[in-house]
Amino acid sequence: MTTKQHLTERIGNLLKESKLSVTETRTKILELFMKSSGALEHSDFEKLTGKSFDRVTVYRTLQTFLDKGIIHSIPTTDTSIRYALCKSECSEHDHHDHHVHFKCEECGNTICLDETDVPQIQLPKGYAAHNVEVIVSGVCKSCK
Amino acid sequence: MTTKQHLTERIGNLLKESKLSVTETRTKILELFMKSSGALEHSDFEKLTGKSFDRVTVYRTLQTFLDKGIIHSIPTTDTSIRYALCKSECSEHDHHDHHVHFKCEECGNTICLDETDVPQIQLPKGYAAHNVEVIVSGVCKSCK
DNA sequence: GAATATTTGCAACAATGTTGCAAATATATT
DNA sequence: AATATATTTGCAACATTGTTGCAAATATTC
Repeated sequence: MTTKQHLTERIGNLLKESKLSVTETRTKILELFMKSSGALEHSDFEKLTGKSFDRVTVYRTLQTFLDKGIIHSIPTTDTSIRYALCKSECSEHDHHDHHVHFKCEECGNTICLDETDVPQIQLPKGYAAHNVEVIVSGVCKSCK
Repeated sequence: MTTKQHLTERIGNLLKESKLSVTETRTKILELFMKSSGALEHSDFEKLTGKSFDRVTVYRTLQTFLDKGIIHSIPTTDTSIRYALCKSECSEHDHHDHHVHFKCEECGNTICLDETDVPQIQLPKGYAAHNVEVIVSGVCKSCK
């Protein structure tokens, strides 16, 4: 069994676990996520697949993956939204990212620092926290 | 001297300090920031001013204010970018937001928690941090 | 393999953001 | 305080990004 076949099988299982049909688009997009070192934004898919899919399909696929807890979105100060694969802790109904995101100012890559937990934040009286997002920007390992 | 006059004077000074011409658009937009309890996004300006300014002018004004360190942008997971006034610590060349941002899931408002410092983040070996953004979502004081 | 359910791609549209340029306004100069 | 200079604004035109309805294509179920 080749690596490629193995990957395809893993992706198929992931989709079935989420009760989603196994289609070419979804498989290809998940493949891109798995092969990518960092977070992807919408325009990346058109670049990476060479426009083999309709834009609308990509939008819908990403939304579906978000809904199912397969990927999570990462806040940015530019217009684009970035997405990254969730680890196993995430699920459809309990979907939080308990790790820190890092954006490199050199290469522009955004990555998940899965080992780095988000800290407790002491909020002022009267505020209740449900989720905490931390985005650190700076210079990454590779660019240093 | 009325409050309105006082505010206008403050705004004029702020603009002059940043070496910007004092124009109607800039004054009005700063006024909206000062009167607003939370962060504003681009579409708010068209709503709040009743389309008295061209969209292009608003884009350019916000960009100018960002460049000068008068406002800062707040990351979001939706497409929109939110902006809020900077406190005195910010300047054109040293522009960091050392406070936590809070987004209320009830009222949708995003506010700066000026008293709440962002924590130190212990990054993995090889990473250098320049800036840390923290966005907490939950329920705010007023909505509780 | 046929019936059913789901997904895709297209077309058409809506919203958001950008650029060049002439007219309008603000600041500097005398 | 009138003019010269510099800056800002608004318009037009365009580029990019995101959304919706619907028929055709594909995947799953029986």
